[in-house]
Amino acid sequence: MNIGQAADASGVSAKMIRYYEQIGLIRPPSRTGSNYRVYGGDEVHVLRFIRRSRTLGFSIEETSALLALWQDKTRASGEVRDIASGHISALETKIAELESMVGTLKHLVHCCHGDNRPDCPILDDLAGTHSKTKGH
Amino acid sequence: MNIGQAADASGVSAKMIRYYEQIGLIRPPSRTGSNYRVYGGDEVHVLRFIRRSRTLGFSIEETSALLALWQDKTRASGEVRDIASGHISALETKIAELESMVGTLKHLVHCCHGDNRPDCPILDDLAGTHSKTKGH
DNA sequence: CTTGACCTTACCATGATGGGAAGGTCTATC
DNA sequence: GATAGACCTTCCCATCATGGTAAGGTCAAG
Repeated sequence: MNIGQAADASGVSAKMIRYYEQIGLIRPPSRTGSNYRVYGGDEVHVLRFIRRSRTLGFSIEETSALLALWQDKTRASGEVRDIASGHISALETKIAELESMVGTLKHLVHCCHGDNRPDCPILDDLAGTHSKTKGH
Repeated sequence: MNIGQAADASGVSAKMIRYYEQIGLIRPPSRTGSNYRVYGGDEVHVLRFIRRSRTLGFSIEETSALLALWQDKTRASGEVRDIASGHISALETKIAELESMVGTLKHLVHCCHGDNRPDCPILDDLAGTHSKTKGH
């Protein structure tokens, strides 16, 4: 299987497969006489694992740890759960930040009449000129 | 006012002030005879505007547009509101994605006993091996 | 044999920020 | 004055994960 076929089979672009190899996330595959990378079912399985992990927002580093645990037959699932739990916390922190931004912005948009008058509470807020934005 | 003082006064690092100048977000300030950048109250005001905008998650590009509107006395607030509304949508999309990740992860963590047994539903999910076929 | 699809490596770009080196300048203290 | 240390300057590099492109090699079908 060539890299393009492995890419199609795994959903990971050829570009990223080479990158993952370069940074040591996956092992270099064998090569044909003409230096083409050759992949088999196992490699595709690993690539799919990586793709799923990335889709769930795990970083490459976290993915690397999960991959090692996956390939370690004697692993304890507690480690895996710790990584996942930590990641959940990080995601929730990020969500809270974004929600805070959205809350502020919605308030500002609500206060903005959005017509042709130059007055604009959104800009006033950004500028820090505390011209009281009258609330809902 | 030197760049360090402008940084302290605005909350934007000196490094970023130079960067903003380099990419054309802010105008090059005047210089002393010894080539030091010189800032005044107006510049600090602009920098604070930028900082607030970035804090609210606007990109540099969006910030640039908002800044232009802020400095345009004849602007219509509708444009500003459109930018803000678009940004809210983008943030909400991002939040939904993150929440979806969190939901999946919480479910997996909940299913994971987290003890020393090698069996782990989190890894099974990542691998796509849906239970019965154990041992990859 | 040619064409086109594929592969290889290598370099550059992103977005926003930080780090650091090498060298010049200012200010306070001795 | 001299000197120390805090500041400034430009320039380069690193991040993180991904995409693009270019120059060149390989393969399969017509």
